[in-house]
Amino acid sequence: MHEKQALNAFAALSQETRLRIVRLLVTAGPEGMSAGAIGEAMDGASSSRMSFHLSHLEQAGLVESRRDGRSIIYSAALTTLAGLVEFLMRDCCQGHPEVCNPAMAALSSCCEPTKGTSHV
Amino acid sequence: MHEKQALNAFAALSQETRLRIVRLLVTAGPEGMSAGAIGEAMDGASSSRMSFHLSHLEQAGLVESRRDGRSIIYSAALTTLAGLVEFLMRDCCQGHPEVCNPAMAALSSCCEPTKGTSHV
DNA sequence: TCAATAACTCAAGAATCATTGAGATAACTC
DNA sequence: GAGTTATCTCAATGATTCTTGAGTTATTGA
Repeated sequence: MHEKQALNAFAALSQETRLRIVRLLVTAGPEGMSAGAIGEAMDGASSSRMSFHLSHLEQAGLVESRRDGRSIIYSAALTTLAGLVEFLMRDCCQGHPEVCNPAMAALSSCCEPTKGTSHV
Repeated sequence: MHEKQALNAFAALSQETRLRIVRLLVTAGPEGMSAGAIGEAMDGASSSRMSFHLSHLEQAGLVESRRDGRSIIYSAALTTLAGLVEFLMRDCCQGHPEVCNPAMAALSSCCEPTKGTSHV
């Protein structure tokens, strides 16, 4: 993750509709959701508006898309999300884990990190 | 962490100078740095520009400030940063940790989360 | 108290971004 | 092929944001 990628990702996440889309797709899991289904979940946003935001998110690497018949299916790019966090928190404790342990423990609320499985 | 706070935080992080400030303060640790020292690290940015960005970051809850003589010392608000990540990744695996373990493991690169120490 | 230092506030101009609506492209069904 | 559905593209408009420069407030030391 480079600074420019991180800036793009944060800019993408700083817009209400886009942040909601990402969170929706994070909970939707690897199967993802079609653009139309996402649009309906966003108070019935117009298709051009959805397209604008989805392409913005894809450009930022936060979501991935694949075509399925007439629909385009979007899913969250978890490795980018993780890379973003790693970029932000890099060197957060400088060898003094007690400084950021409380913060890091909060991240365990969803998953139990497993050592040795990451190649990010 | 509520949606509006998260949007403010991401907006704050989506600007080059502000992102650099946050990362600088994350590595600086709890002691923090004076506004002037931060400004010098930002290619000698003008004081009004620093003030604009620092107050933006403080508004977003990403940094904290305290006065020390003539200087104002800023430090990173790690609990807000952690809350932001937690907000973004909430329900990321829906009971299937294998989905997001690779992502979460990346976050362990700095610190080893310790169970039972968090009150976030 | 006066001068110097550190940082903040304010207003104006330039740049960037989101929404809308009309139209285009791609894929499926009959 | 014709019609329908799903999504994308483009241009215009209105809103928001960043930078600059001048001026202000707070703190320290002589």
